[in-house]
Amino acid sequence: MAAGPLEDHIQLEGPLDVEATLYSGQAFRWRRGDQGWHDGFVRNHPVRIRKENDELRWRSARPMKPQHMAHYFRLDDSHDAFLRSAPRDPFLQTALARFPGLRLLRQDPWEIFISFIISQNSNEAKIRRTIEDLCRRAGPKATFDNQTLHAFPPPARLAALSEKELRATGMGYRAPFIHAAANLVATGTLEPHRWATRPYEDVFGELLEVPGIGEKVADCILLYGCDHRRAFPSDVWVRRFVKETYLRTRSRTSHSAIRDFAWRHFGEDAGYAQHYLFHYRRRVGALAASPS
DNA sequence: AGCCAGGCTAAGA
DNA sequence: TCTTAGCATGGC
Repeated sequence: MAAGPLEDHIQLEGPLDVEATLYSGQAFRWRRGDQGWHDGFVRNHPVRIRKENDELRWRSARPMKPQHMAHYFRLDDSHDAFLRSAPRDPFLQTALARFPGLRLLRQDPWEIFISFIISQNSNEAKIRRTIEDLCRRAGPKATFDNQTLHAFPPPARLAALSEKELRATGMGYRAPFIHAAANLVATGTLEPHRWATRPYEDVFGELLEVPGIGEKVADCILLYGCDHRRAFPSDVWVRRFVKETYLRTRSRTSHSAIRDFAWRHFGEDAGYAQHYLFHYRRRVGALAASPS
């Protein structure tokens, strides 16, 4: 019989909306459990978390340092700095007021790299199923609370799967993309752990060379996995919103034109703003300008 | 049942 | 350089 799970907590000082943060389309492995608990992985170790009053509390099989949890949830001043310095855009203000505790997570670049290649032209439910199946097939086992879970597979394990095995997860035509991408990392051609400290434009250009990665997915990887907060993923809705609201055009607009506008209008944290706009639209509906 | 999904690639203007 | 068909699969 294994020992009971370890438990620890952090005293929260800024707003944290766990529900919005974990289920806003930036992470795909969290699940809602009983009594307000959420089951998932941090630093690729199983963990169960819950907010209790103004504390973030968690249980894990292995010790999980508060500093690591704080890093994952961005419980440092970069979130508050964004709230303070966010541009006085009336639409962004609407989203900020509704979800003040929505945070950009700091996730593992390798996992985000693979996850967002899978995400193309798919939907969240399907993406989650595919990633879970991938972990079940190739991820290292981890025991937590008498359950056998599977962590996200490391590059070598994923690279060892054949395209046929990859297709069995339901990822369809993306299988050769994932196969090639995993090999690029497994052989050291790509180094995800360096992407956060390299210039945004350099990594963006490098990612575009990878089959299956275009501008939108590249920006998702940079924003959600590499802490490059100016990366501005424009899915069909964000794109339409920017075109109709700000650019006032119906003609086709290039991704780079959208990004250029976003940087001028939203500044260095454009990607942070994007995440609020995106989440608000999915949870609440069309954005209206805030009345002040 | 049929359209759509946090798009991308390749081919053809 | 810009536009468009085709793409695997499953959710809704």
